[in-house]
Parts: sequence; structure tokens; C-alpha cells
Amino acid sequence: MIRILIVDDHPLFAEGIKSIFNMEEDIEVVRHIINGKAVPDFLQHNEIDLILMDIDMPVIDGIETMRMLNQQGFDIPILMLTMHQSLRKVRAALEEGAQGYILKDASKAELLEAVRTTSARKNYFHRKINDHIFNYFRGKNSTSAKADQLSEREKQVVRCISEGLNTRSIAKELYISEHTVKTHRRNIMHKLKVKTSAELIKLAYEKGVI
Amino acid sequence: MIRILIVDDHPLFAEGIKSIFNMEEDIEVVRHIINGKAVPDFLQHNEIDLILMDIDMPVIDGIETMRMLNQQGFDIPILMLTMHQSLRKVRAALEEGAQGYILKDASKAELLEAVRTTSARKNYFHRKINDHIFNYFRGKNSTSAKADQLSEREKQVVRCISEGLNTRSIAKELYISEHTVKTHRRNIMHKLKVKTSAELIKLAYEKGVI
DNA sequence: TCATCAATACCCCTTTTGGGGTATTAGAGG
DNA sequence: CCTCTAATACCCCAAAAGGGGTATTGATGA
Repeated sequence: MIRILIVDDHPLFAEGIKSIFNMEEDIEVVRHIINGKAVPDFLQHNEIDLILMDIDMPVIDGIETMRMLNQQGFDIPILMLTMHQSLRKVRAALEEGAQGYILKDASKAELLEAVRTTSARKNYFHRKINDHIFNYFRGKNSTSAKADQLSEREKQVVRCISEGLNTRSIAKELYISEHTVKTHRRNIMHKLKVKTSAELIKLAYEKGVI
Repeated sequence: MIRILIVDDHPLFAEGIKSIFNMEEDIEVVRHIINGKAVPDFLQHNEIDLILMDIDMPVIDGIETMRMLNQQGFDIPILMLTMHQSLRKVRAALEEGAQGYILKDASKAELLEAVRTTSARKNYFHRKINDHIFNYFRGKNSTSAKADQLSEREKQVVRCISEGLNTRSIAKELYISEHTVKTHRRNIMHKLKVKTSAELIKLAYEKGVI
């Protein structure tokens, strides 16, 4: 019997997954937790064979949660779930020792396969992701690799820009110098290949950055 | 018995929802379709009480699919599903006659309530987006009426700005002088009470201008 | 230990934006 | 016929954004 802990901030999605697992003889969903912070406490009082965790969560995200679990010495295979195929997230998850990685647009069969594979401590990586990883290692020295996503700080700057703040106000808001804000803005624009702040905000909206 | 057709490009999510419905006595998922294009053909051979459709789909999106169904004379209540709370999408869905709108991070109970409400041809709007709709309609009839509505020409300018075009390029694009573009931009910003183009684009997205 | 990278900060400079005016013309509507 | 507005166009000028550098620090990975 594979005992699973689901960590996901989307109740509907989690409920759905739970229902899928309920129809399987060998899988049991022990608990569904919304917030990553509550995971260590739960693990100390429960025997779990696999953690199925969403990467994108509001309070602390999946990567952070994994880091926390690693630091506290927990050794439970983790299958990461996500909507996005961001290479950066995949890399971060791998670096933190994720046992597998699956997209939310996977099929039911793929999910079950991923769960059974990772709970046996074997790696499972969704086909769509494999291409990304391959491309990453292949093109490690090219310039396209780093043009991936924005750092947390950069996202903060994007949000400030979208609020209509100018460089000076952003500097005050984030307690950094105007020069730094300018540098961040420039780096962001280079990464996202846009020429104006307006275009940046449009892209950010469409890509879900903000 | 509520007979449901699910139109969603995320198999896992759809499977989950299906499982939830399977546990309900009065709800039956007749089919899950990945691509909106296949919906009319399916409806011609099946009796359906409610369509549960994702807004964001790759080939043709939920709004387009609704438009198609309306043109072909189908009259089946539609409950729209989405990850995002974009007012633009909500408005578009309402204009095409959607019976309801629910976010993918809703709870199981909310989903079931939404399904039962909309299948009875009553409107259901998720709490989180009610505020958006309220604000939109409130602004429409208030004293700031003119400050809300942009002229067609002004909307064109907004769209150009969002594409990252500068004043010169917009002037060329619209076959008017740069001075005129500046005047339009200034008037737009006055009307919407924003200070930067970036803020303008953010507002435009949220208010559904573009 | 060394290489990288994110975050920070500063220099140079040109181009664009934003804010204040004014004015003409063509249409829509009383 | 007259008014009101959208769209057009121009003036001036200060402020901000954008684009090119370089450099230091601290954390982290190989």
C-alpha cells in the first residue's frame, strides 16, 4: 500500500486526485495539506510513502518546502506537480532531490505510473520535461539557457512597475538604490526580450508572472 | 440526473473532476473532450444538461467555443472554469451567455454547488470574481462614466502601447502624427487616472479594455 | 577552492515620456 | 443653427526611461 500525502493549494485539483487514487487498490491518500509549512509536523506523526506536492503555492512554494524537509532530515520520495514547464523550477526541484516531476496536464495513467515509480524510489520525469532537461544540458553554454525566468527580487520589481511606481518610488518601496532598480529593470527587460515597461506588464500578465 | 460534458485540455484535472462527480448520485459525466472543436458534433448526438468548460485551451479557447455553439443554435447552460481571474475573460464569457464562472482553486463543495445551480439555468459566479464584476458595473453608471470608457481610437492606442510600441511607431501604425499619439496617450491617462504606461496596461488588463 | 550568479550600486549618454498649454476640423445631436 | 466631442496637430520643458558599461558582495554549486 502506497500511503500518500498531497500538498496543494488547489482544493478542487487535490480532491480530484484523491478521487482518482481512491479507485486504486494499492494507493491511499492519508491527508491533503494546503500549506507547505504544516508538512514537517504532519510527517512526525504519520508514516508516509510518497509526497505529491504542487510547486506553485502562495505561502511557501514546493521548492521551499522540500528544502525545509531536507534540512530537517526527512527522507521521503517527493513527486512534484506543476502547471508550468519552467526549466528553472524543474532544475530547482531536481537539485532539492525530487524523485519525479509531472505536469498537471498529464493523463490519469501517467499520474498513476509516476506515483508507483517514485514511491519505489525510482525517478519519474514527464516526457515533456525531458526535452527541456535535454535542451538545457545540451545548450548550457548558449545564451538562451539563462533567458528563462525572473528571480524573486525581479518579480517584486515587475509588480512595482505594474503599480505605476517610478524608479524612485520602487527604490523606496524595496529599500534599495535607484541604480539597483534600474539594473533590475534592465535585466528583466533583457530576459523577457521587451522594449518598454508597458510591454513588460502585458507579458507578465499573459505569462502569469504577476 | 445532470448529464455533463467536460471540455478541458488538462486530462488530470478533468479526471479529478470526473471522480468527484462519480461520487454524486445526481451527476453523470457523459464525456470528456480535449478540444473545443469537437463539441458541436458531440452535442448533435448526445443529450447534455450542462457543459463544464475550461477557458484557457490551446487550439480554440472556451470563449471561441461558446461563440461557435451560439452561432450553431445550441442552447445548453455553460459553466466556465479557469485558473485566472481576468475580468476580460469573465466579461467575454458573460457576453457569450455563460451561465456561471468558477475558479479552478474553488473547493469541491463550491464546484458541486456551481454545477447544480447552473444546470438549473440559474447564474453562479464565484465569490472571488463577484467583486470584479461589481466594480466594473458600478464604475459604468457612476459619475466617472466618461472616465471609464475610452473611445475606439484610444483603445487602439492602448493596444499599441501594450505591444511595446513607442510614440513614433504608434504614429506610423495608425497613420497619424506623433503629436496626436501623445495627445491620445495623455487623455487616456487622465481618463483612467494612471501615471505611467505600465500602470495603464495593468489597468487595461484588469478592466478588460484590451 | 574556484566559478557562477543574484543582488547590489555607480558611471556615461540618448531617447521617450509625461504634463502644461492651444487649436482646427468633422460629426452627432439638441 | 449651435454646441459638444473625438480626432487631429502643434508649442514648450522637466522628468523618467532606456541602453551601454563596470564592480563589489555573499551565497551556492561543482
